[in-house]
Parts: sequence; C-alpha cells; structure tokens
Amino acid sequence: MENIIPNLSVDCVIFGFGANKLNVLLKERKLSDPQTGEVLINDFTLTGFHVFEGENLDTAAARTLYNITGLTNIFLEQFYAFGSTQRLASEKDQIWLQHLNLNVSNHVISVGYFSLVDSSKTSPDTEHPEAQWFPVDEVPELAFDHAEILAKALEHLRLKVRLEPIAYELLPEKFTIRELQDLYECILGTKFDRRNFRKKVMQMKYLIPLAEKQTGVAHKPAQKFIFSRDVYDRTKIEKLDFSI
Amino acid sequence: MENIIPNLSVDCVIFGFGANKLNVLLKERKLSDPQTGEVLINDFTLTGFHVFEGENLDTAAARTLYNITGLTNIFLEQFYAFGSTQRLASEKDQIWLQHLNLNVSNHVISVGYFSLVDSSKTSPDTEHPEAQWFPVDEVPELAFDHAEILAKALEHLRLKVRLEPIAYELLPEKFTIRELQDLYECILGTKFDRRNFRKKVMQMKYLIPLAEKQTGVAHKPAQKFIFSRDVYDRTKIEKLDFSI
DNA sequence: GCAAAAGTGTTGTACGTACACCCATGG
DNA sequence: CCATGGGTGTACGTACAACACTTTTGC
Repeated sequence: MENIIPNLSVDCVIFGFGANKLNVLLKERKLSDPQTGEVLINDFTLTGFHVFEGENLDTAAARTLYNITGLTNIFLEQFYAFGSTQRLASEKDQIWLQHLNLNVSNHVISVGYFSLVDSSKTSPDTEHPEAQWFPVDEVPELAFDHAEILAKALEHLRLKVRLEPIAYELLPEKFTIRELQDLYECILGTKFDRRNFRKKVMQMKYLIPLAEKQTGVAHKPAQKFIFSRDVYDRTKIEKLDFSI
Repeated sequence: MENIIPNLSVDCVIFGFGANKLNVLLKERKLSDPQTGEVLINDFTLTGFHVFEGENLDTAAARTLYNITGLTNIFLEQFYAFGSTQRLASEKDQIWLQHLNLNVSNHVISVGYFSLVDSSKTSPDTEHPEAQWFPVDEVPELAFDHAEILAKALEHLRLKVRLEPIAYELLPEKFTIRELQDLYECILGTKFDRRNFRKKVMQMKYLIPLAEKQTGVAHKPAQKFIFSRDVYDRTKIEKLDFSI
C-alpha cells in the first residue's frame, strides 16, 4: 500500500443514463456508535480517494473510477478543484474522518473529475453493493461539499455536451435516435421537436446508420446507429460564432 | 509570515489587452552561479505562489494577483488543476527550487486561475519591474509547465468569451465598438465584418451608448460605450441551442 | 385491427453574411 | 482638401421552429 498525500484527493462524479434519467453513482456512508448502536452518520458520498505519493492526478482519478466500477478506458475529465478550508468542517465529516483513522489533513483539496459511463456495462449493485445509482434530481443527503461538487459537475456536463459529442459515452454502442434525443433532453432539461432533432443529428456524418433494427418492441422498430469518433475527428471544424 | 502548504500552489495567468494584442503578464526568473557568474537560469514564469495553511484557493489566487499588480476586485476564475508528477522535474526547475530554499514538495499541485485586467489600470513596469507584458503569441521560454498552463488558460478564455460577456474586463470602462471588435478578433483569432459586428453587439442591451466621443483622432470620432453588468444580469437568458 | 412509436417534408421566420458609400474630424 | 476611420442598409442564403400523416411492428 502506497502512502497517500494527506491534503490532496480526487472525487469522481460518475454519470450514467438509465430509465430515461441521468444518474449519478453514490456510495453509502454509514457509521453507528459502537457502544450504543446509535446511528451517527447515514448519508452518501461521491466516489473519491486520496492521491498517492508519486501519482498523477489523472491516474488517481482513473484508479478511483476503476475501484468502484471495474471499468477502464472510460471518459474521464477534470472539471474543477475544490479548496475551501471549510469543506470538511461539518461535525459529521469530522467524526467520519476520525473514524477512518487515515493520515488526513483537515484542509484537503479535492480535484473533481466527471466520468460518463454506459450504465448497462457496469453493475455496481453486484460487485460494489455500497454504490448505487441515483437520478441527479433525486440525490439523497451528501457528505462533505459533495453537493457543490455534483452541481458543478452537472453544469460542466451541460456545457460540454453542447460543444462536443460526448453524450455517446453515456449510451450503449448501438443506439436509436430516440434514445439520443431522450438523453439530450434529460441532460439539458429541454424538449426538442422529434422531426427537427432527427433532421439535425442526421446531418452529422459521424453518426453511422446500421442495418440493424430494434427487436421485441410493439411498434415500428427503430434503426440503430453508432457514433464514429474517427469520422468526428476528421470532419470537425472549429466553430467561431460567438453568442454573447 | 504564515506557513506555506508545501505541495499546493496557485498560478495566475494574467491577461491584458494593449497595442491591439492580447498580452500575458510574466515574471523574469534569473539565477547566476555565485562563484563563476555563469547564467544558470534566465526565463519567465507565470505569477504563482504557494497556498498558505488555512487559506482558501480563491483567496490565495487573489493574493497572488494583488502582490504582482496591486489590484483587487479583478476578474479571477479557476480553470484547471495541474498535477503531473513531472511538472517540476526539469533540471533548471530543480536548481531554482533549491535556490529558493522554501519548504517545497517535489510534487506540487498547482491550481490555475486566469485573470482579466484592464492593462491601462496597472503598470507593473514601475512597481514590479520584474514583471512584463508579453503578447500571447510571442511568449519567451517559460519555466515549469507554465507553457501548458498558459495554453490551457487561453483555450479557456476563448471558450468563456463566447459564452459570457467577460471581454469587457479587458477594456477600459469606456470603449468604442472598434476596440471591442479588435479585442474579440484578437482573442478568437478571426476577423469580423465591421457592419455585421456592430449590428450584432448593438442588439445587446447591456451595451450602453454614452454621449461622449473619442477626442484627438484625425477622423470621425467614435461613440463610447460602457458595459452594464446590471442590465446583463437582468436580461440574460439561458441559451439551449447545442451546436454539435 | 389496434396501440404505440418510427419515419418523413414544407413553410415561415430569424439570423448571419456579404458588400459600398457618405460623414466627421485633424492636420 | 485630403487622409483616416466612423457610421449606415439591403439582399441573399442558411438554419431553426412549427406542424400532421403514414408505416411497421407486437399483441
């Protein structure tokens, strides 16, 4: 076991898409008094961990993501560093940190990363029963400053999703236009006209139609598409129109 | 003097606009061998400093900015945290750190902030002769990973300037449409049609025309404008059009 | 044959783009 | 009076928004 850096951690905000909701993966944090059995803490945290000595920030984030999901090569991007001196100051958080008994500073800077996973690929329920998906608009009480971190991650996601084709990271490899639209509506909190949305995304050359169709649905089956990062990288152009 | 946190610093990328160029404020870093007089180091750094114990990141950034410019209440925004284990590893950087003789870790995480100042308000040349403005496309050799930090700051500035009216932070309080256009062209590296640019920005209600005009110019004097953050805050609407 | 979502086209409007001439001032 | 940049309007094309009906499947 390597030594942790006492005042530096990463927190991963892991987003998934399922049941027509944008979800975030949270870990339960539970502590009872050993004598009385009284519940001292019962809330949730993002999936974070301290950085090891000699470890890059990005590596630490990838490690944290792997430890909770078992996934590698996943979309993972730093979005903000949280460095308030008060971020671990609440009574519950202090009790928790003493309980962990790690060599932890009381002014920990945490670097926030957000990650997009196809939640059909990961099943934390089985391998990591302490981790659960929550719809981002129905998160329970969060530890530390994790509500703030989540809010900033969401803001960042909403920005990025309008600028780069990262939404595909949240979908299975093969998906329908409808699924894509649901996802965008869900992230951005809007509704789009079905015809106009289809017209718009069908212009994107990096959206490759497959011969394959939906099966087992009680209506006309939808065509499936894949996203081609290769085509995207070749065809993307810098947009310069500014919208102020 | 408070104690510094050995492994945590902030770096401010201070942008200014002058002589129709986007400039960045850099500090000279010079070291000669005390015996031989041989020049060991002669390059430039961003304006950074370690965070003090018990100090918020934002406070540390504002303090660093104040120390070099004497300015407070300046646009200052965090954009990225740099945490590579190799970022101080070059020979020159190691010599420099030993020379400073500070209690510094060899894995320092630096949180990058970018700042926008009206460079007509600050004259580092007089108060801080070691700091100089450099056009962002003509920066000299930079210490540490500061070239990377600057590149990321520029990228961030180019993004933000298209999303929020922050360009005004770089201009004097009263400015002409031409100056605004020059600034946008400079930041984004484009040219705009003068009539169309004017048409576009004149729609913005937060751009308040003054009775005042340019003086002392050998042509028709331009009208001056001010930016009203108040009007902006009242009239801004969330844009939801996504451009993928 | 019915329910349920897929798929498709047109029209009006708003906005971006391209472009040329007169105006006010200092020297 | 001349040089210099300020200030203005129009025509065109593109892109977005609004809107209704037919098609394919499972049951």
